[in-house]
Amino acid sequence: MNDRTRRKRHATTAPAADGGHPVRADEAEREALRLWVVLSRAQEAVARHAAADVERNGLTLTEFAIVEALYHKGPLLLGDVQRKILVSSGGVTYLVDRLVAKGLVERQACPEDRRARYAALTPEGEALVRRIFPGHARSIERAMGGLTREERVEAARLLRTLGRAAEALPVAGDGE
Amino acid sequence: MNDRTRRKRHATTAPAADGGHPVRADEAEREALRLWVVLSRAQEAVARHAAADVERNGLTLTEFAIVEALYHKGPLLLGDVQRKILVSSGGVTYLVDRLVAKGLVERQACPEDRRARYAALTPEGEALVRRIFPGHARSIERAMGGLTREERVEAARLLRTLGRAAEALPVAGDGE
DNA sequence: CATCCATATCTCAGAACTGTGAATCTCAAT
DNA sequence: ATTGAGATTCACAGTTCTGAGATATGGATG
Repeated sequence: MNDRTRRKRHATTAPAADGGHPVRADEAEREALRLWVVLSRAQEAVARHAAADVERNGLTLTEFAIVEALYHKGPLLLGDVQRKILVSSGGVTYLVDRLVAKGLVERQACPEDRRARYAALTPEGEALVRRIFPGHARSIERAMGGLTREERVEAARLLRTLGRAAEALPVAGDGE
Repeated sequence: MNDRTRRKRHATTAPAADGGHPVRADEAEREALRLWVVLSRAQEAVARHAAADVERNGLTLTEFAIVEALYHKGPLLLGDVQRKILVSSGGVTYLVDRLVAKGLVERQACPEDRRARYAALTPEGEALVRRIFPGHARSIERAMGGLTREERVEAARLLRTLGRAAEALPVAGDGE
């Protein structure tokens, strides 16, 4: 098929030696838009499964992200939680408040820096994660059933590259 | 600040002995979870760029999805809009109300089915889309800059497969 | 031909989730 | 001591979803 793509287009005297017609910018943009659409739809579709699974246990996906992080990493400063799950600082307060109200998480003072607070799982919280995590992992795997193992690895590699580049790229018109 | 997490390179040494030890179920689940994480992060990262671009023109990403659909497909029944951009029926009402208030969209009666209503672009709405769409496409392409054209095509293929399978898969415990 | 019922579509009110920006408190360095 | 920087919290606003209710259609029935 078309193995003939070119990453760079020389502006000089069209070579045309490659035979194929040069890739129009329009075409490259169309590919990018296409990827954007399927990326969003795939994320949304998988999220539906993940959310349904987690919500059966009375947790939001975001809440689960927090307790899972605490389960695997131990107590975390609220600022670290924020960076880990990518919500605003106000969001962390709200989320941790809810988890505290459910008895799954407690705030602990940080001895070395009294400005900061730890979020830590209570025994009930740890028991909950231990109980529902296996089913959660199976749900996700089920949702990924359309891809073979090799395809999943390849997709993860591409998406990691894509995500890192997009995160590093400054948002256009951000600083003004 | 810098999220330079310790990345365990660990050389993976993908054993040439593929037939050596059977893949543990644990391992497959871990791959699926990993894909889920990078999928979400990539989507979020690209969405930030897309949203920044669109919001400079006074539109939400969801609002833009509607006017873009109307631009490329012509007038659409509200129900079709709902299925197209995957929001609730209440959400469509709210969104179209906002677009009407901005003078970009108008509701039209449907002659063959008087239950339904069309959403259609006003001349102002069409002019707006024509004006900002090229920049939007460029923004998306910029956000995809981490991948080569071949990689984008491959990623789109994998994600389309993944998304379709996940959409078709009934949500576990969905009542039935 | 008129009527009733199942169905589909749309709208509205209330609630849930998340982000933004000001205010508070603590640490560190001058 | 004082000032500047960082972490957290609170109040407010914006977006989206859920579920009830209203309106219109199509077909079956009498």
